[in-house]
Amino acid sequence: MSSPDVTWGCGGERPLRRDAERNRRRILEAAREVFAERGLGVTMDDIADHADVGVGTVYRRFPEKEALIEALFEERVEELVSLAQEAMAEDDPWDALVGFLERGQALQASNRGLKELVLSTGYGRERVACMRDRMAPLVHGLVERAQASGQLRPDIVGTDLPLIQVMLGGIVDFTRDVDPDTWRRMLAIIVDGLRAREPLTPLEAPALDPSQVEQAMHGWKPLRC
Amino acid sequence: MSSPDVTWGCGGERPLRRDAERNRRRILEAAREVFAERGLGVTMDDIADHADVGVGTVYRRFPEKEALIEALFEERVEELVSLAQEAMAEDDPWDALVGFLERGQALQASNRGLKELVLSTGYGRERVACMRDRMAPLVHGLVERAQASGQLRPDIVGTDLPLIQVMLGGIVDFTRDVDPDTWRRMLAIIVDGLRAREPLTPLEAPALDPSQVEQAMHGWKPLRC
DNA sequence: CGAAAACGGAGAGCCGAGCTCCGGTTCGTG
DNA sequence: CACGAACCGGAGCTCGGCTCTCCGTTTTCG
Repeated sequence: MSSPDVTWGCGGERPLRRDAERNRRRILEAAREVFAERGLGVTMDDIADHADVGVGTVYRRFPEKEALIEALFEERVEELVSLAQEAMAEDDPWDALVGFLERGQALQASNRGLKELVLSTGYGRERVACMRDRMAPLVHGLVERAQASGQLRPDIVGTDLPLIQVMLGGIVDFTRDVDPDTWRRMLAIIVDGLRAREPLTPLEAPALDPSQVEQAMHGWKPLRC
Repeated sequence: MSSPDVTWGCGGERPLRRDAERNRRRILEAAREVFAERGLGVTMDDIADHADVGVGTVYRRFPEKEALIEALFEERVEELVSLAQEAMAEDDPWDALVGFLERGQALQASNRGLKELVLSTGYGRERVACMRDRMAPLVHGLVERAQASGQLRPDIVGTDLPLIQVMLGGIVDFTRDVDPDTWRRMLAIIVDGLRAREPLTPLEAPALDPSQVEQAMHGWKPLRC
């Protein structure tokens, strides 16, 4: 909106001095790593240290964290959307759904920052909200197709999928430094619970509607943020 | 160990003055409510305000939060153990298991502080650790019985239950001020996923052993704590 | 009534995170 | 190579939030 050649160094106004440009790259790289490992809650000092650079340098280049985060996660967030698109392209509706759950979670498990960005609200809100709007119909489609083919239990609804992500996200956090793959175990259980077959334990509680999910994300602080 | 008649006012050394005793009760009551509603992260000021009492008074009675928490949650934590015991007494092994999951989660859903106490480590560690030691064999028994009766899938293990609690706990947090019953929906899915029936999605990741669960709880900070 | 006990809550001390500022360093141009 | 501009570094200031103390005031009770 008003930022200089700060976010896209490639074709900017006047090129940065060599050392400045070097540091800019370092910071971006460090931020990528640190966000992925430790989540969005890391301090600017953390990033600076990791980049072997002074805090001042970080602030000079990225006056606020928001910009840094947004620049970094754009691509990752897109990845999530295209995951859903690819899933819709899959032949078998059940495999599509399960594959989407599995790959989506794997993505989030590999990047703590991404997980926090997607599940919470408060950082890239604009971009993430818009991403969710694009996801919703795809997810809805995945669910409907799998139900039409008789493989997914009929009482499931699109908004249940984010909830499943939240559950698995919790497991990922919980078991992170003990066994980072335990979420797959839980996913397998959940997947079997999603199959259409008797007897079905009735889902006593009503499904959430999209606005409720939205609202839940607002009030939500996964760890620190 | 060295505390005065602070935690058990009933039969203590010399009785508190009337106003002091009244305030002590108020504080305990307020703490109970506030912990249940907002979790263990609340400040002493929060408690004092809620009790209509000055902070000083709270500190005079309960020099550290730990004591306050421990005094309050003793009973609640016992409740969890007896839940498992009652479950073991149930006739049908499957109903026992499912009922235990359901009631255990309901207890934690109704009391945010309890949930944090049980799932994390850092507050009543002594008491909670000992509680877990008592739970472990019971839970193990519940699992084995349900498997022996052919109702529970055979690849489940005792340590999977705490993980299920973690997942549901995440949902409880997430949906707290949107629809506090959504966790039941997810539980139903999970329960169906636990049934022994073909096809079973294989649990690719290995189960955690108890020490890993313990370790996971250590590194774990649900919200703030 | 008066001493002892208890109260209240302002504020001191602390901590962690965000951010600034300026003496020193590096660049690159004349 | 020399010099000004651009940039760096990181000590330290600010700020908000929390824990805990201290003492003038109030309450209890013999």
